[in-house]
Amino acid sequence: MSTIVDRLRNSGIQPTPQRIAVAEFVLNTAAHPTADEVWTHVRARCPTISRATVYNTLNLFAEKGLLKPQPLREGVVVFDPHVKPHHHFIDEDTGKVIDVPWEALRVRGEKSLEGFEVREYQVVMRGKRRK
Amino acid sequence: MSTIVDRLRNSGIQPTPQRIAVAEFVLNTAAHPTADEVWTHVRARCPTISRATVYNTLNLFAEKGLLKPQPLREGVVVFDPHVKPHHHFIDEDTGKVIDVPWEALRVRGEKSLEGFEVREYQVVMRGKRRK
DNA sequence: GTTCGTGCAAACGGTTTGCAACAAT
DNA sequence: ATTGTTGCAAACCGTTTGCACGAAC
Repeated sequence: MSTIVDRLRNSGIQPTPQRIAVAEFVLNTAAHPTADEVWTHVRARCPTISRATVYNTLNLFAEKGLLKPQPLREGVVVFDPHVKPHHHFIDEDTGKVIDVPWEALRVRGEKSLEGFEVREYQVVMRGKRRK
Repeated sequence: MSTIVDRLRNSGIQPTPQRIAVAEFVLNTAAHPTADEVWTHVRARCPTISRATVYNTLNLFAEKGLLKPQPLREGVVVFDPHVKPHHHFIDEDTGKVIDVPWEALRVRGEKSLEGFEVREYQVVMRGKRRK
């Protein structure tokens, strides 16, 4: 089992207290938080951390491949620690973004698109959660 | 053949000169422009139009179903006059958004997702255009 | 004359940047 | 000493809003 500190070191990131605090939250959530939501959560444990540090840290994590920024909602970027291919469902009532496993859907035809070299793709669904 | 003015009237929109100018550009382009790109283009024909009017007009068109705002790029909304279901390809070099016909891809499994009522979906692809 | 649309400028929310202080090597 | 990291404030960019003027019914 690799600790958060190990994961940062393995990605070439110096594990400062601020970065560890951000990582502990954002790498272990499925909530697809925005940068400001990360800031709010992390301040509970690390009250002196600034917005700038949170933004810089999230961008650093994204550069190093620990996070994938997803432009799924209008006007904000959400951060997803689930970096392997998968799909997304967006709840129209709450705006919540929910992961859908890669194997849950099958897409055909993307390899035979003339003129396009598809490097990655995902299905983005919108609708309502059934209770 | 329905003119732009007819299309606006049919959607319950008063066809002012500014709205016609915006409509002539944005309803006839496949370029997926941002609001500011629309403003730049429209000012060539209608130099006194303000940013606010362009933003208000685009939002009005979207409300009336003439345009669909798409959160496909980070930090901006792009407007798509192609309102029927289709997919999108995003060129990683240029950032350009390109429509992919609905029939070009086949998706299976979205109806049998437990707990999700999928109202709409699209495949979002990223990669490079082949020359 | 009331309603609706426009233009301007200010405000706003999310994000980035410049910089000085600080920590680690 | 050098390099990297933080916090603060200011700047920035895309977008919305308040308001007064003007046009249309």
